[in-house]
Amino acid sequence: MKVTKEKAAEHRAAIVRAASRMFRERGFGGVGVAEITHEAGLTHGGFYGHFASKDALAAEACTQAFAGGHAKVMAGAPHDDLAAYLDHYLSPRHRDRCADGCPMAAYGSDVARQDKRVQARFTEGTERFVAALVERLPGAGEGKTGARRARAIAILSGMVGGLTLARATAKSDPRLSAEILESVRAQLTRLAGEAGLARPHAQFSD
Amino acid sequence: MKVTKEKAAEHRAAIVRAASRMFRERGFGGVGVAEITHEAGLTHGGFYGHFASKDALAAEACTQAFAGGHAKVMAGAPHDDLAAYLDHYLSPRHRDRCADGCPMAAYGSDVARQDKRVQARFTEGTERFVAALVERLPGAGEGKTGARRARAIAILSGMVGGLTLARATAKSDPRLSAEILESVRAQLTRLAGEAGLARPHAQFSD
DNA sequence: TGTACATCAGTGAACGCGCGTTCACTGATGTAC
DNA sequence: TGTACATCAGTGAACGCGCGTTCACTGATGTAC
Repeated sequence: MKVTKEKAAEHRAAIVRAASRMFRERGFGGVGVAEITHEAGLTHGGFYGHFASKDALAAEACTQAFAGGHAKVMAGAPHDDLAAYLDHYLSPRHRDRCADGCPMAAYGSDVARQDKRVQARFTEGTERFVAALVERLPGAGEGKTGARRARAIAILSGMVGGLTLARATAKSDPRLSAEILESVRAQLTRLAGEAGLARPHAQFSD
Repeated sequence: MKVTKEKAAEHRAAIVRAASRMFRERGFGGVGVAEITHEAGLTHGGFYGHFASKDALAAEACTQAFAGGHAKVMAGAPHDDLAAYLDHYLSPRHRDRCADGCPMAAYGSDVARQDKRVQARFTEGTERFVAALVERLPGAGEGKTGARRARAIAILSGMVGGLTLARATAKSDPRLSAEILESVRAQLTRLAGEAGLARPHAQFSD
């Protein structure tokens, strides 16, 4: 049965949204087209009217995961503070709720084995995330953008690696998992604040 | 055709070795039992005489990956220096040769979705790696083991996250990928040396 | 040490299932008159 | 505005393929005598 253009667009968006969550929760190979469309309230037959392939959907789902989840948190009102953002990122809650969490931690190690379009969208999201982090780092507006960017990248890597390892070890050794979250959170908070310490009053200099 | 006990044991070991490499290169879902046994010079039919399931092999392959690759590098003669080890870990060479590289970066984000035995072996390997890193950190032998361990965990997370992101972005944006390697390498080297800086002459205190 | 036989590692065909993709069909939409 | 019809979003069955696992069989091993 045919359906309104608007309805069809909503259906498409619902598929992307479901895929974005399910791929993060179970990996690209862990969910099928049928289950995704079912989750979106449709049947699998119409899928190829919306997307050329499962890979094409994966690429869009990847963009959606970056956009929906993270840019939002980065720009969110209560997370003005980078330290507060790190607290959220490296929390047991984020670790245990993979589906609407960071795509870099959710399937970072699998991206290199995916379709080129997925890699492209992932790379785009990563670059934007780095740029957003740079803006949040103390000392923004000063010179030495390169040094700040290097630190942003290191912080991002610590976040992604820490959350990934915390998830991988959570079931077998919950205490180690918690220790990873807490250790990385503490060290990165220190590293994030360092610019301010190294250049005190930087925020008043512009 | 039956085969010597020794030959059979070699075959088993060859399967584990092949699996260890191939799972790192293509992920747990990316290689089949038939291809693994073929790589080991056998056919797939005899596989279940050696292993209860593909998951059981994956668990052994995981241990093998930690043991073969990393404990070796950590204890290797030319890598006495932690900084030199970081140079190797975060190098284009390690990024591009996934098959005999770090299992944490190879399939870290996928482990939480694997069989419990895989998670257990992975967790074990991670814990050992952290312990090895702690020993390499300046200031070993002093008090404050907790603080050194926290920094070791943060360094490990940065290594794993950095290598993972460098791999994920390598095809789409080689320059970003190289920048990630270099930035993380520089920051972690600094973080690794900091103990000595924060507690100068610490190495002479015991 | 030599011989006969039970064991069992490895082979390759086959099974069953899941999954990506295709297709004939349905019936509501939206357009031409 | 109303009506007839072409369009096309969505359905559900079916196809084809790959993969984990099983199984009857082979023939070398290694043991009992």
